[in-house]
Amino acid sequence: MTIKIAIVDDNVFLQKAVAEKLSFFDDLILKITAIDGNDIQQKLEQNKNIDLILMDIEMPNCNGIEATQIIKTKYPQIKIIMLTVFDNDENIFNAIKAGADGYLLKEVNPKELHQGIIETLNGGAAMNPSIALKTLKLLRNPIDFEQKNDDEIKLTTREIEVLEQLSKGLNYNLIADNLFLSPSTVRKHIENIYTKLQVHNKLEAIQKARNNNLI
Amino acid sequence: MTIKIAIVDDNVFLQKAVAEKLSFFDDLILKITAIDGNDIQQKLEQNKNIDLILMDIEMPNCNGIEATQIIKTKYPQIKIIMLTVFDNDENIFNAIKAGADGYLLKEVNPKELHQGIIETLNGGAAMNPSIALKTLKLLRNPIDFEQKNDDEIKLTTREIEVLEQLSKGLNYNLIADNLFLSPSTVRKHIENIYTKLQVHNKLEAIQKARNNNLI
DNA sequence: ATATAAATACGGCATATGCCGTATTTTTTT
DNA sequence: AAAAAAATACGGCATATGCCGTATTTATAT
Repeated sequence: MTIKIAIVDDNVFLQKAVAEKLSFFDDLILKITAIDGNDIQQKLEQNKNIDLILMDIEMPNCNGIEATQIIKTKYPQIKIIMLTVFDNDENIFNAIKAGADGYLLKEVNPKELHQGIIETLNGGAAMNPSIALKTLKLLRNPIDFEQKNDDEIKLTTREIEVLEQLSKGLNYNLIADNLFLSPSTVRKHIENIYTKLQVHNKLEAIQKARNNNLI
Repeated sequence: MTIKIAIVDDNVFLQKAVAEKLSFFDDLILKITAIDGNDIQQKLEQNKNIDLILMDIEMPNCNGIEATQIIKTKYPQIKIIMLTVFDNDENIFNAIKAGADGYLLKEVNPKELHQGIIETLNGGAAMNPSIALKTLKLLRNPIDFEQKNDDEIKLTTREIEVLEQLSKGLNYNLIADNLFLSPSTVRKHIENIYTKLQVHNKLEAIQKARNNNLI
């Protein structure tokens, strides 16, 4: 089965250079080209039937890190390899944190690129298969490295207590029981929490709360 | 308001020694004494209205680490301070991992113990308030340190794909959409996942999967 | 080749969840 | 003392979730 690829790069020449590298292999088919993060998102909404994205980092409007973050949340099944000229630590860390499945330099030769794509789709990572993947997993959750609270979200003490219980997988009734509250009250607290965090279900609330060190 | 305390220790003499330390302070009231992990669990089922547990580690039947793990999942609002004679790394790490809110040595004097209890209930940690709490939070999620898979849980490739999507907070329909499946199929996969992991909702599934490095 | 496992898919049912509005009491701030 | 914020609580409604049974088609092993 052929592998459906997308390329995201603001430089059309480099875009073509990458496309040419792909053209050597007939198990790869270039389905989408986009010039920035917004562009690829729009095109994915038209056609999400993509296996893997080769993503540049430095781009106007919506850069590769932001785009990766968003796409990985919305379409977790799509693999993303960062393809960039720079390999500075900050970019790598941020890319990994955003959920990238690999990180290659633009100077990569066609064969290595092909290899990296295959490996990634087989559940490895582009750069050193199994071991590299472990690194990603370790670095993913971790110990937020100096991320700042965007908008200073404030939850009340009670709300945090409720959220903590929620994060253990307890349902509304058990939480009410534990905190000696009526289930109605628990539900109202959770409703307020969702509004404050701008989320719409348990999981998102917990994730956002963790990211902001609220729990 | 008085603080409701439980003591868990298999040595009745040490139990009484701790109780005496508490007796100096009339904002503390000893509500429960138990001689091991099972005992305290039973007694909590009778009366969960407890603010904080002072927990020994070395105990027959169900030790303090196991008990902490279970109690912290079932009653996240109850604070637990480990009170033990040993302070070896393994115990400390395991206790933290199990969810302990603090760690004190039995030789602690009454005033320090009281202080530690108050600090813990105010959202700090018994041993060095704010900084110590951060340490706990950092060490909690982390990079599983050499934990073994208990029973070798096996999920199929498809099941893992579904679980990954689930862990992003997507609902059944979105997952079906992303994987080009019928919602019915997604639901069936999730049903099977729950059975294999022996859990009963999204959150538990994700947590268990993470603990076993399945996702 | 032929059992076994995996992937696909439907229907039904009870409960949980997410969202809306409203309202009272308590606590905290100004 | 007055105003604002937090905590408590109910009812209703649409949808999502969890659980059950069943069934067919594809892969994967033995």
